[in-house]
Amino acid sequence: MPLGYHAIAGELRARIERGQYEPGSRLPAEDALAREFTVSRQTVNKALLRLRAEGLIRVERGVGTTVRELPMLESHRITRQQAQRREAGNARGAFQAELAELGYETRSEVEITRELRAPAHILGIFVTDEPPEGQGPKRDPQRTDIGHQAVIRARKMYAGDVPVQLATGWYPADIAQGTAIEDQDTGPGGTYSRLAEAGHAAVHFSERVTLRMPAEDEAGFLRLDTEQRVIEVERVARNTRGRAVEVNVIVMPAHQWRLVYEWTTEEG
Amino acid sequence: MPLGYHAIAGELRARIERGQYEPGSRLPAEDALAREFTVSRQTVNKALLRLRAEGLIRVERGVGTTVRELPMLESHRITRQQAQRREAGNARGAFQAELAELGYETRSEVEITRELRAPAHILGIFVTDEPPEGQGPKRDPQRTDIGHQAVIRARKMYAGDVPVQLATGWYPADIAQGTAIEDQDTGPGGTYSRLAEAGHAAVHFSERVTLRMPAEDEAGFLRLDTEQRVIEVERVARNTRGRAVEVNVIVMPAHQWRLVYEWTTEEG
DNA sequence: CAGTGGTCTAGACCACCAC
DNA sequence: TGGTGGTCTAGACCACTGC
Repeated sequence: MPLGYHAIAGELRARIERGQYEPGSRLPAEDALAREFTVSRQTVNKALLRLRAEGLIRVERGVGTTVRELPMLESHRITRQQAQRREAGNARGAFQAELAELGYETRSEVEITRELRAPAHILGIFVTDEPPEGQGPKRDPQRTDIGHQAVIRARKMYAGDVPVQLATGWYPADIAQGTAIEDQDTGPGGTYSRLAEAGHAAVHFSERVTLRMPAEDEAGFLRLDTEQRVIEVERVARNTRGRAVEVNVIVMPAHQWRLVYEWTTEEG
Repeated sequence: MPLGYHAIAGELRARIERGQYEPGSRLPAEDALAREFTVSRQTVNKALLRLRAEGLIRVERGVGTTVRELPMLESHRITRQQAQRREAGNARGAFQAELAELGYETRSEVEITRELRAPAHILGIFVTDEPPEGQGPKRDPQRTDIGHQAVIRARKMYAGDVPVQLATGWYPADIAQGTAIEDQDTGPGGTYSRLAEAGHAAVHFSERVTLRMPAEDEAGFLRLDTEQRVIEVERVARNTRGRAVEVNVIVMPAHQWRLVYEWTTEEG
């Protein structure tokens, strides 16, 4: 009685975890596996679909199937002010340290543009500019037409040669204009320090975490399989008057990352 | 030229979103769809696999394929003390309100046990009892063998008749014993208030968010497809001395939930 | 029992890659 | 050009549901 595709997926998963197929190495071709398990190629293919969705392997047409190299990464979502400043608006510090320990070098490319266009969804946050939840700070009385122009910081992050994350930050032009937010290097303390200097210190944050299918360009950059999902973190930072001063959309392969939130309550 | 399964999935997705196939209603049988699109049943099946993974449909063997009823839900992960107290250790307040608005009644069943057994992983948190991160509070000098016995609160949550979430909380027996934490109803303010009364107020929290395949029992209770994933939130609450006083593991269908974190920095 | 989905096969054609 | 995966088909058998 031959194995079903669930069982075959299980067996292959075990081999990978056992190190029988080493990270970065090639799996036997589907033909070969079909012969080994005495099933049709279609059945092997279906088993491999599972492993692809789990992010254990990566397939390239015409090349073959490769065992994933990078281990699971953690994204530390900082919820403390000091840390926030230090991290310069992206989880770089902790992230770099983590990967350095594993022998990977991190690198990121930033592209800055000034644009009118933005997804309606993003524009909506700036334009309505209502703080989420009843408990949040009040609406900014001097609300301006932030949606009309924004400084955009699009960041691509790599671990070694492997793309691991995309982050796109929108900043109202009337605030960010002329500050280092428009520069590649935002300077000490990063964008949040620059916002503070401009009189728009970010004090209220929200992050909305969603799982979804990647857009085409995202799938391309992150080298995602048709089976793989991304985690999207949409962060909105607001000043004391409740005005949105930053919207940051972070996209990463779902199988690659784990999010970690930490906080301490007032009397802590 | 017949459509491929990606295209067919897209077409069916469109029909569902357009309301052509209404929530709760039955999709045509695979045979029928195969005839409609002039493809083999296998191809239709593959298209449906995608929709299943996305959580748009639910299939039951021998019955048919049903369009999902519940809309996407939001889980508000509270990061404020007062809120924490009010919510009684689970995101019930906001969650119930949200569903009530949609006309769903929420319900939860709690089962309390006192056990020695726990996943090694959970035990590890109690036993080593080290605060995460360097910045966290110090290790508890009077560290006790919490792993040896724990009060366990296993909660199953429903929206109407649909199971939506599983949450399992572990509490060190030497703290929780004899308190209302061992009761179905934990009283005003919930478990966190009881912990505070016992001299173990939780002040430091961490939540680790992971995406994974469901265990068999989880898949059963949550009525999950073989294609569907769960989000696991592992929350650890610590007292001022850094001792873990609660570990709570929340499991929910990944396609059904969106997590929302919010916080305000010190000077906010 | 009839209808539904779960799964499998054997063979086939295609696109893509590396040589 | 040969090897790799992507995808499709036609037919088949099975397990499960509801009548």
